Amino acid sequence: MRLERTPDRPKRDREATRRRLLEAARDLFAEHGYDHVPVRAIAARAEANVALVNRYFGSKAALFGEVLASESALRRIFGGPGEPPPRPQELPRRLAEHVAHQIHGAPAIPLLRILDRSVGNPEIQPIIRRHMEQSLIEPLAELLEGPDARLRATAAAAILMGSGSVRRTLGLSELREADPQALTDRLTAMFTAALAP
Amino acid sequence: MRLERTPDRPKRDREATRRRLLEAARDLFAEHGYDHVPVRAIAARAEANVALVNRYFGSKAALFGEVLASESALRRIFGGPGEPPPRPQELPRRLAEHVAHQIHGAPAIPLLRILDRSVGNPEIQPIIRRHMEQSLIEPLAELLEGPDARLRATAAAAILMGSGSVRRTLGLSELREADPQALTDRLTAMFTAALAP
DNA sequence: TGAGTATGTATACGCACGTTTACAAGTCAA
DNA sequence: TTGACTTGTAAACGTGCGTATACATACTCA
Repeated sequence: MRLERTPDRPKRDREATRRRLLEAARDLFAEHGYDHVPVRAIAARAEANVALVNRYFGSKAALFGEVLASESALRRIFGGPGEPPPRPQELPRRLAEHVAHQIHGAPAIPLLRILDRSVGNPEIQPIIRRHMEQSLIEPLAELLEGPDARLRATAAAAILMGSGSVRRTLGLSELREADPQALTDRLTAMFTAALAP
Repeated sequence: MRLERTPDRPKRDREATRRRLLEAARDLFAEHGYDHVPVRAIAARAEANVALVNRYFGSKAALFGEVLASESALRRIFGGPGEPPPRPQELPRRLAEHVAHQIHGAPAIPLLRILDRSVGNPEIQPIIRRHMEQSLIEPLAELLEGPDARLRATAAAAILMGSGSVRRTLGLSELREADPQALTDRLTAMFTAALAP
């Protein structure tokens, strides 16, 4: 992450520094979870000074909130706003493929990784709760037809979160040996059960 | 937790103190997760001195390992060793009822709570991994018939873990309003999909 | 009973953390 | 160019933590 010095990019650039801090925080939170990322590590990765975290964001918890606010989980699963929204019957397979691909090495959605790695901390629980609802449950529920849309979306979210935890702890050895197609099929069935009207 | 003074119970009792520390640690870890339980809180709850944690267990992480070793998740779901093991087709409903009951206020299995609250910490990840396999995946896989027993058990474990996280963060407001029977049915379908041969 | 051991206590060490403060250096308008 | 403002830096503060040490008290048994 080199910082080129150009006439258009002054040596001191509040917005650029803010953005570097935000991206560094996002990456580190996704990798280690809120509790296990010191603000000094964020600053070091962003090549910025520690004090700027508090100056620009107020606190570590507030920075965490801004990171979540800048991420939307479903947009990354289902493509940008240009694409048409997937039909409800496509949802289970799309979600299953995302989980299966993660297990086999595809990069994960930062928001989901951040969430399933940081749920333990009571201090940021309200922040996590709000963004889980706004970025995961509600958009997913809007894609569903029929009653109990939020409940069904929540059930699917439980599978997403649990898959993250299991993948990280039991991890690669166990799940990667499984036949990828069989794994995707099983996950599809699980999401189908979670999302069914 | 009063300590009665009897001739048989000397005022100083290594085993009793050890047991009190273990139980206090189990309860606090289940409530707050490994990271957010200071050893001083464990000692206070056990009415013991902080130094005894390290004297009797070596370290906080080792104490955590002993807590996990003293808990078996499935035994608590499926009764003691006296009862006959449940048939495979009963498993989804039994697991679903456990999750649903937790949501509606029933006391949770400490091991599951400890796990889904502590998965974020890399220091104790090998400990968590070992006990998740030994106390959850393997016993569950042994109850299953057909191929891929461990993979199917792992899929069910993902639902269990994810339900814990979702219940704690999104929590009570959302899920408790749901019809208990409908919730149990949906969870049963999800576990069925996870465990199906 | 009294020495030796087991158990419990009080306290401090050393460190990492989030945050704050005081200051330096760059930027830009007048 | 100068002076006010913005951005960045260095260093410290205060706190809480896991752990270690030195000591006190209770127990055991020759």
